[in-house]
Order: sequence, then structure tokens, then C-alpha cells
Amino acid sequence: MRALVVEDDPDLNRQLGRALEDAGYAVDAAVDGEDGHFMGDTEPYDVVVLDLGLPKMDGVTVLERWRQAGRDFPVLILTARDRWSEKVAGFDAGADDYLTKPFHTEELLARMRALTRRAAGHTTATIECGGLSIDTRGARVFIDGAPVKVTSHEFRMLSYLAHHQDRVISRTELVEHIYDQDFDRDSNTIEVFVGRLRKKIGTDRIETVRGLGYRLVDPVARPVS
Amino acid sequence: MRALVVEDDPDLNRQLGRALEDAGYAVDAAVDGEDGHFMGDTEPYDVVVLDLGLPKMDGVTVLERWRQAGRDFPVLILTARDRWSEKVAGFDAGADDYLTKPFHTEELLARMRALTRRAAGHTTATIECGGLSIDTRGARVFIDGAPVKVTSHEFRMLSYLAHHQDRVISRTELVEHIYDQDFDRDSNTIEVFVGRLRKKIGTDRIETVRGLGYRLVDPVARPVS
DNA sequence: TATGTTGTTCAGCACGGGTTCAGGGGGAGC
DNA sequence: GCTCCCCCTGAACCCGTGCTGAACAACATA
Repeated sequence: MRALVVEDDPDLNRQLGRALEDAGYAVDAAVDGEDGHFMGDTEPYDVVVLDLGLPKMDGVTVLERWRQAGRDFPVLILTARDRWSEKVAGFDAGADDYLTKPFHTEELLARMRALTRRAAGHTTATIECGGLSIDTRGARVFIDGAPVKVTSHEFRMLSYLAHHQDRVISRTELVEHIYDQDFDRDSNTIEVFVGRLRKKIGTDRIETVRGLGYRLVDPVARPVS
Repeated sequence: MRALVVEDDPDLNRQLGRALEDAGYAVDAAVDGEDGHFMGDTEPYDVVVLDLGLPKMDGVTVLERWRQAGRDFPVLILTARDRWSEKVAGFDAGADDYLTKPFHTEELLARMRALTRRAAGHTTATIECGGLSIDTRGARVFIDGAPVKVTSHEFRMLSYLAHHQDRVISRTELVEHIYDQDFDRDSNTIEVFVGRLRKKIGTDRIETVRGLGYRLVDPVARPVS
């Protein structure tokens, strides 16, 4: 279940991303209208959260272009409480639901569940990859059903890799999603964590792509490039 | 057994939520008619407590729309003492029972039991987890049938953990559900309670997840993913 | 008022786990 | 082949987190 969050406030963007990830979504994020539009235009998302007040390209415009191009994923728009006309314009442009800021995360999740329910069953809180399953709510990892003991940082990292499996994740991207503040660039902590994870879940599950980063894969059914 | 509480007074909402949780329900809450209607429309509740005087959308309207959409969960409406006509309108709209404010929590619970009894067999007021059973109505705890003496705060905490077993519950989440007001962040009261509980129900039932929180598990049959 | 029960605070301790470092391996490019 | 650079690995360090026993405070009970 892939979700796209287009929101220019970095704090809110981050908060939304984390909440959705914890709920089992694989989340991509954009902070302006142009990037958001491009990502929605090129990747097959299952649901999109779209702020209407965006730099570079207005949210309504983004939505209009998607719909004109035939993108029919469900879109939930976010509006400021006093922007009534925006909301109407958003619906006219093809939004499926709306929420006014500020809002409770639970409500957003409930609405997203409603949007995605018919589309693809139900969102699970566990991510599967090969025999590897990651219980995002219980913070546990199983490999072929057997529990694997991982530390909290290891779990965060594995969870992020799993949310974006088959994609190459750069070291800096991992760092940004594991730590709140950026930290020492010249540290090999990430490599150490990768090493420890490999020792626990199997060497061939985390591929290293030289010069770019790491990729979580299903070791048995190696997909095409 | 899932319950929805739609009540705009935050204090009463919180109080109801807690009472229902202690009675063994999994509770969702909404504070206005729109949200309440949406949640009832999208989630499969077993019983709903609906205040009639609500912002954004009137309670009667909410109920009418649910019934028109085919939602047939039992609904108990709350009315102010002097709003006779509202009550009638509520019944016309499809309410199953009513209660005038103010009311005693016990009476509400009794009526809800009556509502849910026929609908789904019996309301389970005890939560099971391994050999551990928690009588939410009598505030008692048994381990393999033998009673265990716990204090009220210990019970609240264990009850909350049990409602969300196999999930990691953070310290702050525990605090928010045990205490009315937020209190000293830098206090180790939670740890002390965990320690005392462990001493009473067994060390291996409450796992600690370093950096994240605690998790109530069944120690013998470690569940699959 | 005496007494027991329950909630909270405190200090000390143990250990898990994150970080760092040094050294070795092995692609990729020439 | 050689060299460079990136990556891996083992071990050690050390700080923070969480656990524990006990004392203290708040409260109810008799």
C-alpha cells in the first residue's frame, strides 16, 4: 500500500509520513507542488494526501492535472480552516475527501482506511518481504515465523527499508529517517547496523549498491531489474 | 466489541471512553457530528453512544444518515433533561435506547450491555492473554484462575496494556491513559508500576522494548506474525 | 489518633545498545 | 596486474535507559 504525502510544512510532512508508515503504508513525500505532481504522475500510489496551499504549483492545479492525465488514485486534501472556497475547488478538481487543519492523526488514518478499503482490501500493520515479516505496531520481526530480536534502531532501519523494498535507499536517507537531527556525516554507524541486521535476518536480504546505498530484496524470487 | 462515542463535551467524552474501555470495549471517540458520522459510516462498530446536541452536524441527522445507509448497529442517544422533542426525534430516526444527562456511568453500561447482548451474544468483560485474565468490570485480575491483588493504578495500566496486547505502548501513551492531567515527564512512576506488576503476574508477561515502551504478551505461545 | 494501604520520589546499580575506531577485504577503473 | 576507494567486521568504549529497594507522602480506615 503506497501513499504519497504532498505538504510544504516540513514538520507536518514528517509527522504525517511517520504516522502513515507506522500504519503500514510505504510513504513517499514531496514538499512542493511540482515535485508532488511529478511523483503522482509517475508512481502508482494507492492513496495521496495533498495539501492545497503549496509552493511552485497550487494543490488544486496538481490535482486537476492528475485527473486530466487519468490518474484515479483516491486523493485526500488538506485545507486551512478558513479556506472554504479552496475546499470546494478541490472537490471540483476531483478530490475524494478532505480534512481541515488542524486535525487528529487518528482521523486522518480512519479516512485513509475508508478511501483505500475498497481499493485493496485492508491495510495491514505487518510488511512482508520474502519470509521476512515486520510487525510495525508491535515492533517485532519474524523470519519464516520465528521471532528475531532486533534493537529499536535496527528496527527503525529495517522498517524503513521494508517500506521501500526493491528501492535503493541512500545512507543519508536512512539517517534522516532514523535520527531526528542530522548527525555526523563521517560516521559508519549505518554500516554497522546493516552488518548486524544481516547477521540476524540473513546476508542476502539486504543488498548493497556500491556508491548509492542499500536495498531490501526477497532473496528467493529475485525480481527482474 | 468496538464502541463509538460521539460527544462534544471533551470531559464527558473522555470519561465515557475510559468507562467503556474498562468495561472491555475498544473505544473510538468523535467530538462533532461530521467526524462521528464518518467514523460510524466507515468502521464496523458494535454499539454507538451518540449525543444529540453536536456541532457541525446534529445528532439526529447523523443517525438518520446512518440508518439510510444501512448501518444497523445499536445506538444509544444522550439528551439533555429538558429536550423532550429531541428524544422523540431520535427514536424516530432509529435509536435503540436513550439516557438523559446527567446519568450514572453504571446505568449507561447496563443499557449498553442490554443493547449488545442480543446483537452479538455476550459482551466479554474479561480480556484474556495467556493464562492471564482481566475482569474489566470487577477490576480483578486472575492468573490461571487464581486471583491476583492489584491496586487501582496497577489495574488501569494492565488493562490498557491488555486492550492493546502485542502492541508496543510508549510510556507517554500509558501516562496519558492513566492520569487525567499530564504530569512530570521525568518521573519513573511507570517503571515502578511495571516492576510491581511483573512481580505479581510474572516477569515474562510484560516485555520492555528499549527506547519504545512496553508490550503485553502471551509468554507461552509466542504468536506468529 | 493510630494503622494500613497506595501512590510517588529518590539514589544507586547493571546492562543493553549506540557509537567509534582500526584494520582488512574486495569491487571498479586504469 | 595495481591502486584507490568504498564497504565490511570485530572489538571496545561509554552513555543512557530501565530496574530495584526503600523511604516518603497522601489518603483512607478503624
